[in-house]
Amino acid sequence: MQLTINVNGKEYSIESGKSLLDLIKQYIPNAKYGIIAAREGDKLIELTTPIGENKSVEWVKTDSSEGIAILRHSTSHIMALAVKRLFPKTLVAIGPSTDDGFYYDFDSETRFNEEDFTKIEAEMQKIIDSDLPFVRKEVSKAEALAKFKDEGEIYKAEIIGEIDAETVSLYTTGEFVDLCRGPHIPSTSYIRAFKLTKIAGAYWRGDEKNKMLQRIYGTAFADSKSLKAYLTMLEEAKERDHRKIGKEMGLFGFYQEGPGFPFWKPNGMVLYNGIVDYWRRIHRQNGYIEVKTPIILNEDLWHRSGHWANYSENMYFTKIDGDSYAVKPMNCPGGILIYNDGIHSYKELPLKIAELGLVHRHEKSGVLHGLFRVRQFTQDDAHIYCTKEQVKGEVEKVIALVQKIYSDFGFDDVHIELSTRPDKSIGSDEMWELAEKSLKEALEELKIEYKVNPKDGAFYGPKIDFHIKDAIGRSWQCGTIQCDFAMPERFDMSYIGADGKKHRPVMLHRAILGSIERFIGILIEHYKGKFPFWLAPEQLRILPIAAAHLEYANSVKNFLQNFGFRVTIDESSEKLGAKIKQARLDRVHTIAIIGDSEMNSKLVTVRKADMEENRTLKLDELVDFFIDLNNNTK
RNA sequence: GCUGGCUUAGCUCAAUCUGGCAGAGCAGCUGACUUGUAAUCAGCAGGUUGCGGGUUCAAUUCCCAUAGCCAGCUCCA
Repeated sequence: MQLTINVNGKEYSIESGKSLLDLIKQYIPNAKYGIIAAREGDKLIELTTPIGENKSVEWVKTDSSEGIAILRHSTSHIMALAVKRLFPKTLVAIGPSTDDGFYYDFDSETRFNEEDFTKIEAEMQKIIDSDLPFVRKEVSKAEALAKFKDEGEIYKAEIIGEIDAETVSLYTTGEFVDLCRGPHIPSTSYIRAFKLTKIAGAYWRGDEKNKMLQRIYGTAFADSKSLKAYLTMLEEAKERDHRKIGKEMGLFGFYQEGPGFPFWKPNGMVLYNGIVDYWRRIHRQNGYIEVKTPIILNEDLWHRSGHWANYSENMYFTKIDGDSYAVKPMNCPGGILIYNDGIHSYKELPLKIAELGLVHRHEKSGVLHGLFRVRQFTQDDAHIYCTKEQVKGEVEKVIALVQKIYSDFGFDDVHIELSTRPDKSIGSDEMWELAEKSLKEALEELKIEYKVNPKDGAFYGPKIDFHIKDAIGRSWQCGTIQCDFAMPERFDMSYIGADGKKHRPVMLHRAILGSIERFIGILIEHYKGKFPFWLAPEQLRILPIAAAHLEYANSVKNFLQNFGFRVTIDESSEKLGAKIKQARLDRVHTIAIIGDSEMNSKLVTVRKADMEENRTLKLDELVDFFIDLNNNTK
């Protein structure tokens, strides 16, 4: 019998029982390796699946995110086969694809190290070259369980025990049989480019009470060019590491005396203050007022807020006059005390109160990571107190502000995620429903695409998260809006409505940069330390050619400093070439060269430190040039 | 917190495996050079080898403990 298969709107006729792979071979033979699976509605179909009816499908290609995930997942099976060939006593746990590759967890008496990678990669290449098929087989749960138990594969057996289905699918590649949902590539030769990247310990099921397994990471791409580009990106990321650049530029430091507590050096302080100045200005422009609340507050407050019950493992405590106090991990309870100090009218709402709040959170020692994960940081926090009816509109305004601010910092690619009620939470079901609905509606009203993260909300409310993409394509979570009906209830907050009666306000928590410290880390990596003019710690360095030019250089410096520009002079007795090199290493924004000709004609020759082009300007023109630079970036 | 690795001059790294006087480059200081677009030359100084124990005639090196850092797990702004 002939079947009609509609692929991407084009019709093909093939015999019943043949597969999509046969179809490709017959009609589009030069597509080999580019097409990796097909999608029918939400369902992914393997190319080798026999077809028994007319269908309408779309190709899944290796350059799509679904396609690359299949490719990587299959590569993880190939790695597991290679590892089992080389180290036969090894047990396998799980081996999924990840955002940038794949891994497989192994339980082995052999301690693997990176020197083993060459061996494993060679074995994998052998497997790929021998073009072994991936063969899917459905078996009963009991049969699969018996098989893996016989082989002592305790991890696989444990997973099967928890699967809620009559049958499970097994995939055979060579002599390796794995429990797996699929889909997979038709055969191993589809893998064109792969590499093992690192090895690390990982707990079975991510639980530190369980045995630690050995996780081998790798990655695979549709072709070697993409793999190479990825590896180059990793190198580039290393070059941009904010910990390295921070040290080189004298921005910040961490010392043994305070693990996780950043110290800001003078150049870093310029960045920090530049951001804060900008932040204050734009918040004023958007109708926010500002407060500051204490860092240490009485234990009682934290019981009322729910932090004691839900967050105490991350909090620092202290005693004052025999009473127990906690160091704030969040700013909201303090802000609420200010709100509750007095009566509020509905006419004041929405009330937008911002706070650059210094918070302390006791993060586990192993998670600290430069400025990205610290124990003390400043949230660019704000709390918006409003009526239920105002929530949606206020959320929309925050979203607009978030986008404006990111774009001012040079981030134009933003994506949004919505996180819903976690298992550990406070507040009633109705509150949660209403809160989640308000956030959803705001996003839908603005026609913004978003992804849902189930159970990932804060303990007091659901949240919208904002992620920005940096110069080398990495994504960072920064901003957040959290919709909170619970705190107002707990703290018995109220406003007087038009009806003269007390009503409960809704509280929106929001941060845009997230943490100033972390945001600076992201900026460093985004700009690779070459900050735009308004943020650059050293905006201009004057390089006098000889000692005779120092006096004129100083007068130029003073002139520019009066306008508020950050100017230094290289007074060393080096040659010009050496001074230029040093200025570039220090990532100075612009350099000015002053020699006889400039001194005699009262001019300055400037150039951006990383460019070749020179401009010779009058001092007034230089000031205008700098003012332009400032305006262009903000 | 867990697993593994690392910690040597201000910085980047040798010497550690196989125990035997701890060594470079850059930065610093001094002097000379007065310089026109990515490193001028010479000299000087710089160290209880993260901290604490142990083994040894002898420990930067081996062992134990501890702190910090790095990678990953988990968590997260």
